[in-house]
Amino acid sequence: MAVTVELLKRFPMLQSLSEQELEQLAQQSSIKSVSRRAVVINGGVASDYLCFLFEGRLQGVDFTLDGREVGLYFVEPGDFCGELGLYDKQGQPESVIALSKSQIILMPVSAVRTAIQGSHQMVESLFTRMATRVRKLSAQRALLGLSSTVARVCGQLWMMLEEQDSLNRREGVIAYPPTHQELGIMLNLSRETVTRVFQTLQTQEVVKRDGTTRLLVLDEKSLRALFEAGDG
Amino acid sequence: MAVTVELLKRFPMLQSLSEQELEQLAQQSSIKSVSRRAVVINGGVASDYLCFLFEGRLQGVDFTLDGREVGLYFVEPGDFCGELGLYDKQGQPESVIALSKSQIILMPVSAVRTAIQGSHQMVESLFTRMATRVRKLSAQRALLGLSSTVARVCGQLWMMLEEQDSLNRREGVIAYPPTHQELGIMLNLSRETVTRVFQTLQTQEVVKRDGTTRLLVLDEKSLRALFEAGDG
DNA sequence: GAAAACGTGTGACTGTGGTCACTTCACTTC
DNA sequence: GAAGTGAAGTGACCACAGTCACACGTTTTC
Repeated sequence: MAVTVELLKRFPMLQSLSEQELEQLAQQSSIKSVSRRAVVINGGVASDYLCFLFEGRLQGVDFTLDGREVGLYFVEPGDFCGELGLYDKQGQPESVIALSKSQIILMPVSAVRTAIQGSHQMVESLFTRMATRVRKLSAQRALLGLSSTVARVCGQLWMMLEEQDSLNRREGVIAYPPTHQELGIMLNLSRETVTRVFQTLQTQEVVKRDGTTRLLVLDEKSLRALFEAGDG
Repeated sequence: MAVTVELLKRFPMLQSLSEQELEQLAQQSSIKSVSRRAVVINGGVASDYLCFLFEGRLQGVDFTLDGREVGLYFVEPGDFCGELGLYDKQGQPESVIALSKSQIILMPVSAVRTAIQGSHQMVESLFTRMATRVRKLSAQRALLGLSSTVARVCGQLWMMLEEQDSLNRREGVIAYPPTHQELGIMLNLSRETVTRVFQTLQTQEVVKRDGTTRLLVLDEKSLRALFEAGDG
């Protein structure tokens, strides 16, 4: 199936490109439909394509040595992924899989590189994006350095809260929170320990579950305090 | 003191710039002499300058909640730092301090941004640099996810070995290894635990100390095996 | 509407790594 | 060479988080 210029215009990252440049990109790109749980980008392997999503939902995941997977971030329609190996042929450490049936655009890195040459806007966007990623990874590393288990969990919850869209952020809602198991893997804790921490937080009325899909942060201040108490 | 074009030519990152562009950069930059332990870049604070080093040695450090510092990377002459906040005004999470009396060039981000517009080479270099950083942070995160303490230590040693210059790499030498204390902070272990792991590794003749400044990896294979055994 | 699958809650037990309180060693600096 | 300093080594103790085992509740699937 052919990629149209109109379709590419939907992506904020490509907004600064001229009609002509978009046409170039469109011609070299292709659309692909992937089913649920399909691997879109293979972790650790160099890929020749950037992957733009216009329908469905993707997730960046890493695998532990014993084969379990850790959710790292989501890719929503209008966003893209796979930019890490844009200039060095090394790919990215984590894999990206489809959470539901999705429509993606595969855009050759060579074409993207050409486009970047014409648009300094794109350089800025990409650079800022990478910088954000470095900061996030850095924060995550700092989190794992905390010795207290409650601090680690609270820190993670805090980070997730900050990443919510503005409405959820204001109301203290974490949408689609990870399971205790997943949190455990991210924070280097056992599933049971996470459950126990949550029990504490719930009896202290710091957080509250709202069905499977939402986690309410009732007391943002305490959450932050517990996180910043850190050691001990 | 004035910055000359000749001086800027020493830096690989600026190699692709024309005489004229270098002249522009030189005019807007300034030289600064910093003494040992001086803070060159303040962590978490936006900085208006990139910092190019041409004499001395710098180190990126992070601080734990209880005030101890963690060494993250070194900056050697010809290299630079502080590029994370080039486009977003957010600075970088870690601080950079001088390990010895050093001479640095402060280059305003605005000037660097202008230079980048003229040189696509620089875009590539910077992007690759950031990508490497993301990969390194990712690997570090994966390491902290290991439950076995020996695996964590071996993983860290392995990463440090891979970062050595080619001569040391070949001979299995880790130059200027961090202290047990520092390793402990990086790996979320106590100083004593690191010592005990090292005792094990030394009796198994996997590693060997060579004075204070060198650590010899005698059995690279075992080191890697212990690392990859991971859990358990 | 079973049956299956998955996530959560909880108790009992255990082992590992943190803490503390030393000593020993290596390297500076008088 | 004595004194001082910072890192490394070591044993005893014990709390905390991991493991195991099982119950419970919800959601999916046929």
